[in-house]
Amino acid sequence: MMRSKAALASPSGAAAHTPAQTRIIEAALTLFAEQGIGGTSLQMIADAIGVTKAAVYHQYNTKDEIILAVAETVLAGLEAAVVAAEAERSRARARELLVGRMIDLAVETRGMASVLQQDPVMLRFLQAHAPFRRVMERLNRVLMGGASDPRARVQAATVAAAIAGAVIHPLVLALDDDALRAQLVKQVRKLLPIR
Amino acid sequence: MMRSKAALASPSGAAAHTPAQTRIIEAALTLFAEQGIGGTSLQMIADAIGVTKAAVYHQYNTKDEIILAVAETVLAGLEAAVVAAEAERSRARARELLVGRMIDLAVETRGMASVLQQDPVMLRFLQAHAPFRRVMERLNRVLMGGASDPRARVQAATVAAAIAGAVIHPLVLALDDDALRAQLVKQVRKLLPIR
DNA sequence: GTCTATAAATCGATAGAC
DNA sequence: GTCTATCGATTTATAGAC
Repeated sequence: MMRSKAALASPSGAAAHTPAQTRIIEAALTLFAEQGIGGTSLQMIADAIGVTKAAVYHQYNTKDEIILAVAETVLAGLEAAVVAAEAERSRARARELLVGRMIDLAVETRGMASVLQQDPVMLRFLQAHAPFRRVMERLNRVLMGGASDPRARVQAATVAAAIAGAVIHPLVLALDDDALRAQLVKQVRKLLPIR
Repeated sequence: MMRSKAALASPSGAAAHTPAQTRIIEAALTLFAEQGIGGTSLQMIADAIGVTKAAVYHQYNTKDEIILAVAETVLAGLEAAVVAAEAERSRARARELLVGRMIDLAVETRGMASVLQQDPVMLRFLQAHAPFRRVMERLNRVLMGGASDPRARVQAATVAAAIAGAVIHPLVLALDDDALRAQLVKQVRKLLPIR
């Protein structure tokens, strides 16, 4: 039997979306990546979908709710990766699995990861909302592999930044997804402890 | 004899600044890092300095001119590093010197590097203005060390992204500059070919 | 160099018809 | 679910006094 839509909601609180809501979230995420969150207006989102602002407001009452819905969507993929990683037997295997999934997600939707990790508006959002903060904390814990000293902190920060930032770098714009993923795996592997 | 102010202008076109212009640029850079370029208004910049919008407009006729001046300021430091690197005898030494300077600049003004490399508005600005684009191209050429294949591209992108992104990562927020710089040097060194 | 005052456009957001 | 129409606040930008 298929599970109900509600049962698919992620632990971090992602709600089920109507088709109209899905269109808004996808358009918003694209615009956030291209223009920044602060540089994206509701009019731009409405125009991208081909409706009026009022139609957008019927789905989400404020711009913050749209940012929230986008954050939930993007974090849902990451959270699934964290959950899978935490189920691994060793910390090394957990980190390896997580980093691999992070690379996949970043390459699949270039710009998505950078919105989540680097847009200043989103960074404040993640700090302000406890469920999001907890997901990021769990992700960071896996990345740091049990340690929390400066070395582990900078290593985890470097890995996360390298993945999110490399996929939007002008130098890799022309690379196809497979080539980018393959090279990115090699580079990021250098940052992780040798096994 | 001291050189005239004009002679200090960088090859990329950075102009001399009056004290009023310097205040605007510094306030703008801070706000760009905190709020994103798209999320920063001229009113915010004026408020941060303690003057009115009209006073800001007397120095720069449009918001784009302010962005331009900020880009020039930030790029001036990077360009000096590129020039110094290009004067080195070997490509390996050039890259080593450049990466070291990039880390220093990123740590000294955390968030500055991310504005330059990751804010979508700034990225479009760098592509649109040839002098800026040329500086970034020279920087990328040194980073890639003579090659331009996918491996070299992703490696350079990863190094640049790791530096710019790591310094604003929540995990390193509490680290002092010296600890951050020391660890960052170690991590980024892993990404470069072994000598 | 800075101010007050203002114009014109756009912003986030709401009311009410269909 | 989408529309037209509108509100008040804020935005970029200018004019003119000091």
